[in-house]
Amino acid sequence: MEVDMEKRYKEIYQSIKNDIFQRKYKVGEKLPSENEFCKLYNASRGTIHKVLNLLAEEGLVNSMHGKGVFVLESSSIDFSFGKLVSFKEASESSGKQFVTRVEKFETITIDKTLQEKTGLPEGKEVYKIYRIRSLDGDSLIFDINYFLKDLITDLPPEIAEGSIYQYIEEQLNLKIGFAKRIIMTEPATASDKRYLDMSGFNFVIVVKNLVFLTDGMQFEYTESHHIPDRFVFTDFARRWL
Amino acid sequence: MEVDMEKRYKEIYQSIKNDIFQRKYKVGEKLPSENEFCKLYNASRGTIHKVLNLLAEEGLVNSMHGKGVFVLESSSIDFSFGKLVSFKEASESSGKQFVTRVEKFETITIDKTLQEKTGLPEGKEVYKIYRIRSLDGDSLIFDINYFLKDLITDLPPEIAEGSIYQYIEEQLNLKIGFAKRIIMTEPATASDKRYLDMSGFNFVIVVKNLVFLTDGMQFEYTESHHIPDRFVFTDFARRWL
DNA sequence: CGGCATTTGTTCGTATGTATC
DNA sequence: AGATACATACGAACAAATGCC
Repeated sequence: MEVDMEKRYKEIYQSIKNDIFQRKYKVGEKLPSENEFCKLYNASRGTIHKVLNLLAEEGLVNSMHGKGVFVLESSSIDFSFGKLVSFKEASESSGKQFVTRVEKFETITIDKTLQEKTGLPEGKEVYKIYRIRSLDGDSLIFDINYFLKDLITDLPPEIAEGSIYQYIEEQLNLKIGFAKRIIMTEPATASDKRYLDMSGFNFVIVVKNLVFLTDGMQFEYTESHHIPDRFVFTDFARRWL
Repeated sequence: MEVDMEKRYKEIYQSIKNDIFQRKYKVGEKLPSENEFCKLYNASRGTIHKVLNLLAEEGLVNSMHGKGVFVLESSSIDFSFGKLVSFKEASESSGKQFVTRVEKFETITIDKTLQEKTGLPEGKEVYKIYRIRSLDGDSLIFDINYFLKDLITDLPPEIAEGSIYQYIEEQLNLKIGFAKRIIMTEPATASDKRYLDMSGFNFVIVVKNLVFLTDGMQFEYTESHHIPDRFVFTDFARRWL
C-alpha cells in the first residue's frame, strides 16, 4: 500500500549525500554537528549518528572525535565502483555512454563442471548470456552471465540490452542481498579474442561475481572479461580492528 | 590510564566472530536471537544489533527479517582481502609464509610529478622503499612505498622487513583512518622485470593505495606490482540503495 | 483465513564516556 | 575548567516479516 513509505534515516542519508554532491557542503568543510542535524531534520541524535556513519563508510565524509564531521574530496568524481552496482548504473553515474550488444541468449543446464565454476546448483536451468559492452566504439568488456531460471523467471531477451537488475528488482520484485567478487587475470579465450579489441594482449582481467538474494539464494554468476588496458577498479576502505 | 578498556561491542564482535571460526556456530545455522545474545553477553539489544550488522557487512552472516541471522559459508577460508589489511596480516591469516626483501631504502623529496602521482604534498620528504615479496621462493609482488617523514618519523630500515604498519600503530601510536585503493594494469617497467619472475608477461597488475590517518592526513602512497598470473583480489559487497 | 508469538529493523530519549578547543 | 562534539550504551516502543496454530 504505502509505496513511498521511506525509512527516515534513508531519507536523511539521501538528502545529505545530495547536498554534498551539490556542493552545499564543500570539500574540507565541517558538516553541521549532530545536534544541529537533529533540529534540521527533526530526528534523534541516534538516527543522525547512524546516517553519518553510513556516509563515512562510503568514503564521503570523515568524522573526527571531538571536532566534527568533514567532507572528503573527490567524492563525486570517482564513481565508487567498490559497491555492488550494476554495469549500467556505474556507467550512467560516470556520465559516459555504454552500448550493450547481446551476442548469445540461451538456456542450458548446470552440470558438475559448471557447478564448481559458478556455484550455482547442479541440474538447474540457467539463462546463459553473452554481452559485449562498448564505449565510444571500443569493445571493452565481454560479459558472460548465468541467471537461475527458477528465480529469474521469463527473462525477455530484449531486457538483456538494458539493465537486467532493474528487471529483477522492479518487475520481479526480488531483493538483492549481497555479492562475492573475485578479480584475477586469465589467458584470453577464443571468445575474448573474437569479441574484444585485444590489440596485442593475450590475457584479460576477469571479474567474477556471485550474487545472492536477501534470503541467501544465489541467483547469478557473472564473469566480466576486461581488456587489461582499460580496466580500473576503485575502492574505499576504513580500517577497523 | 585504562589501557585495556575495550569497547563492549568490540569484545562481543570478536567473541562471536571467533565462535563462527571455531565452528561453534556452523555454516547455514541460525545464530541465537538478538534477545538471547542480550542475556548471553549482558548487553542491550542495540549493542547486539550493531555487532550483528558489522558481521553482516563483513560477509560472515546474513540476517533475515523475521527469521534470524544465519552463518554464511566460506567465511574462514577466503581471507578477506577486500578490507584494509597490510600484506603481512593477509599472508599470516592465510597461513602462508611470505618473505620480504628490502631492495631500496632512501629519502627523497616530493616534486611536482610525484605529487600528482602519489597525492603526497610537494616539497615534503618521504621514505622511498622497494620491497619484494616472495612465496615459496617465487617473487610475486614488487612494492614501492612512500611514507611521509613528517608523520612516520625515524622509520628504522630493519622495520621494513617486517610490518611497517605495526610500527606505525604500536610504536608511533598513530591511528590509520581510511584508504583509497585503485586496481589497474600497467606495462611492466625495467624494475618489474628485474625483481619479478615475469615469465613472458609484459605487464603487471598494479594496486595503488593512498592511506590516511584518522585526522584525514595522507601519510602513505604505495604501489604493489603483481605478476598477473598470481594476482587475486576478493571482495564482499552488500547492496544498499 | 485470522490471531499470536518470535525475530529483526527503526526510532526515540537519555545518560555517560572521551576527545578537542 | 567549561563548552562543544562525536562515540558508546541502555531501555523502551513500535514496525515489519515470518512462522505456527
